[in-house]
Amino acid sequence: MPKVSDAHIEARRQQILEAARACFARQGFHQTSIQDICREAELSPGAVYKYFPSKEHIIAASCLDCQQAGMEMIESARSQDGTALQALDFLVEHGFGMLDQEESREFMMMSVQLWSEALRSSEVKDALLSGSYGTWVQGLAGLFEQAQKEGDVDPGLDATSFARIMFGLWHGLLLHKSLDPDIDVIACAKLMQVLYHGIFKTPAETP
Amino acid sequence: MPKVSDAHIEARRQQILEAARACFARQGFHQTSIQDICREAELSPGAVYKYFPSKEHIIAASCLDCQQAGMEMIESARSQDGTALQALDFLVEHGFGMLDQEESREFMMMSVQLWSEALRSSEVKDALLSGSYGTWVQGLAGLFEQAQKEGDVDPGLDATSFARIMFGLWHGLLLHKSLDPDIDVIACAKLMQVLYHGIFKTPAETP
DNA sequence: TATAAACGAACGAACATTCGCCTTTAAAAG
DNA sequence: CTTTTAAAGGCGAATGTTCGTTCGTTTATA
Repeated sequence: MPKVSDAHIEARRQQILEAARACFARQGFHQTSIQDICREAELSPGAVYKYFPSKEHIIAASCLDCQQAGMEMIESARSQDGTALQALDFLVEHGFGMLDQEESREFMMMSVQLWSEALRSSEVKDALLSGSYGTWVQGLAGLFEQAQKEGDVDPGLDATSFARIMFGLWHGLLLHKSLDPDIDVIACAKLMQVLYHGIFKTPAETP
Repeated sequence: MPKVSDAHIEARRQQILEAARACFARQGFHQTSIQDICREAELSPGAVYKYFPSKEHIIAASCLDCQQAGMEMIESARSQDGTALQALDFLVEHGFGMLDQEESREFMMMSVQLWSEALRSSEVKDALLSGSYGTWVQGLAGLFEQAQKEGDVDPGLDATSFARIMFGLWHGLLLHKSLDPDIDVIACAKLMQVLYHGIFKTPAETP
């Protein structure tokens, strides 16, 4: 059979998706033409349509990829040993630290584009809410509840609100950092830690 | 002269802008056609082009309007009497309370669309950063510095980071509330108040 | 009744997608 | 190992559609 290897096929798909992501991050989904993606990927329109049936499918695949990236981080925090506060600090340092890395810029800009697409398409929105957003809010709220059970935090406080504050703040700073790369998100993360350490009874060790 | 009154001309401009905002909030700028706006405004394309020279100008005017809305709120907090903490609480209650109002929905969705447009167009971005964003961050940081001068807050903390946390969180919750109207942003605001009240030495009176 | 507003069909550019042709691939034949 | 060959990859001009914009005509106003 003269069919090319599966690995090669997957590599081409990734090549197209990478080119698409670069264009989408810069120009948004609907300001990017198939020709733009072809130029970036150094392929012809005909070739692209061998791997994706339509532009909408390329957008959907890009959105999926973009979500996966965020999902993996919370898994790593779950498997951390130690108190809930330590796991939370780990998440904050890694999550906000990521916003400070140059190689995250494309992911961040894609995220902003994704938000406006989610307002338009209920499929993208539902995927977001039941996917990475749900995972994050549940994960963060779980950590907070764990701290409440351990007696470290006033059990009268709302764990879901805490989760949404942390996740929302992360999105807000992602937006601000995308618009203005000079912002010091690390300083913001440090101050946020001061704020939530205030409601934890067990003081965190100062590193 | 058969020219119509200036008030009527301004009313038509607003009519077109209102229709455009409704379309933009739902579908985004580049998924909205002039025909969509015409249908919503019950006007013909020819009439629309009497008031705006191009679609880009309609987008720019909509973006401008959207920014003005947020700018006015911080002015009202500046003119409040009382301590910095009271002014801050006032801002938080009004700012986050606004996210909970049904009539803010269009403004919120327009904001999300605006963000993705700002990534694309440096004019929109510069207008945002030097306009409402700068005003908000400076205003919030000013309140925090005032509290530091009044001896209510540790002067070692970074006022700009505090401002960015508050403003970023507001944007994050605006996003989450746009995507999922069931979210309880008021509970989030209350918990955030608990968090920042922790670093203020003068306790706030419980209402 | 003169003038500007409003209309909407028409125009050209841009776009997503298709299709017939050429090139490359790898399995089969020698 | 070399040659053959059929099937898939890759190409890019062509296609039909959508969209921003224009303009000659009609309608309403002062």
